[in-house]
Amino acid sequence: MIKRYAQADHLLVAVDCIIFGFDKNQLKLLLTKRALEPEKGNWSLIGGFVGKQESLDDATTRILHKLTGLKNIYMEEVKAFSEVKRDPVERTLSVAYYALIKMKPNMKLSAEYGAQWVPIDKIPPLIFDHQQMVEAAKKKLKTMAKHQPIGFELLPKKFTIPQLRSLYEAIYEEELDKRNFSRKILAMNLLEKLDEKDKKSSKKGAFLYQFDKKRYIDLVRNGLSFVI
Amino acid sequence: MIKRYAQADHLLVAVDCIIFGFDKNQLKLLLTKRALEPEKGNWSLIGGFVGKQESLDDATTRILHKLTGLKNIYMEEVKAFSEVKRDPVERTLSVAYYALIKMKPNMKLSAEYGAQWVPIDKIPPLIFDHQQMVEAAKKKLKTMAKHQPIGFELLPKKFTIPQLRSLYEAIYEEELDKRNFSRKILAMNLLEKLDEKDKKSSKKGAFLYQFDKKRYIDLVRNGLSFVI
DNA sequence: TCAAAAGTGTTGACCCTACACCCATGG
DNA sequence: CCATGGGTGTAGGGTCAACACTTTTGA
Repeated sequence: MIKRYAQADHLLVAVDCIIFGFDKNQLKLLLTKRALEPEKGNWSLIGGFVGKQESLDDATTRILHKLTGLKNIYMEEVKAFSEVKRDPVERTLSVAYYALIKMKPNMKLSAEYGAQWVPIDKIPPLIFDHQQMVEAAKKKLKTMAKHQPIGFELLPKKFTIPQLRSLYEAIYEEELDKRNFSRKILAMNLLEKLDEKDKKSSKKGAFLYQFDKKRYIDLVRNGLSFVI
Repeated sequence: MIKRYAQADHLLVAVDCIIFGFDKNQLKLLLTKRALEPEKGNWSLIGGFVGKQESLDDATTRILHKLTGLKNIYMEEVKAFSEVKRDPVERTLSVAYYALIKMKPNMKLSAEYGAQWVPIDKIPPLIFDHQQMVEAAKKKLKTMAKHQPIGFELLPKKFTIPQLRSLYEAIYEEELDKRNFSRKILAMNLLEKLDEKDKKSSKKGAFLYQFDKKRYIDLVRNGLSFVI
């Protein structure tokens, strides 16, 4: 049995993270300023190299944890970016991952990266092919959000229907009729209505709900297809 | 400006191709028998390593061309497979690509690979994680076929509606009502009806059609959303 | 009392599904 | 002349989009 594949090239492999958050009815991305030349000081996605003993998921989990201190962040591969000259320093293949974060006001980000949340409609020019990565991630987020209940990953555990609708409006970049939206989402029977109200955004207050993951898994087993 | 990223690991990177064909109303995959230990002689996808001066698309194109002699094969990334121990010989990251081929009776495959077409419902056990790759590719093919006019990549230029329907039945693994199917596909105005009939599969003969790509691009511009 | 957001129903249009019979022709 | 696959229309149900007014309450 052979011990190695002879004469094949070895490449640097990286992951770059498109980290979405939702705050003040806005979708945001977590960006950083590049620490080294070339393009030092320019805006960049947060990423890192994949080690010999890590899978891509491992590497992404490590990077996200180091940055945010959080575990169990929802994340998924977007696609690989492999143009030979995409990184001028050295030939690097990078796999883009998107991640969804429940933003909290008291959230502390590792100072090391100097990361900042930037509204999605105000993304500055980014280094290398990171713009394309963001575009691909936005597209993927749209289709995923439509067919899988991932929106909840961007909201606190307890949220209101208007909050959820506003999130979907931000993701889809279009307005949604509030009556149709709440009818549709409630008809799926995935939300548990709580007795509390959230009065932060109106005087009347809006009822809080919780996503019921168990019920979701059950319903999928019985052939529910989530579409919103 | 730095010239290299120091101290980061370099990995072997490969692509593996899930090559779909359609023949005799069956979806098929092009498989090969592995030429080296371990798992020598076992069924495998066709793949190869990515060179320092190639993108993933380049490498896939090269491999597909070497195997089939064809250019402009429709192909698309499925996802990356990166488990550390997925290849027992050496740590290798592999990106799965699916490809769609218009099978022709006189088609000559490079002898080097000893490749064979295998009906999709009779896929033998495959090496490494190639089974997972096939599953992922089948899933991707289903969603792509539903939303993009890629079915035509598996048929000859001229085809009949019953052929097309049978292809979609194979992809979806379910039967489709022939009246509803032809109404739906014809209503999209993407097919050009020819004056010829194909009499291979019936005495009456079925009219041949051609996919009109220009019209498709036009209609998409005007907001058509292909769904079948 | 007013401003601001939450909540709630109905209707018409369209789309999708289900379903059965005749046609053309090679053998 | 008959067996085989090709081709075609309709009706009913369900789903989706459009639409406006009332409620609550903090300021």
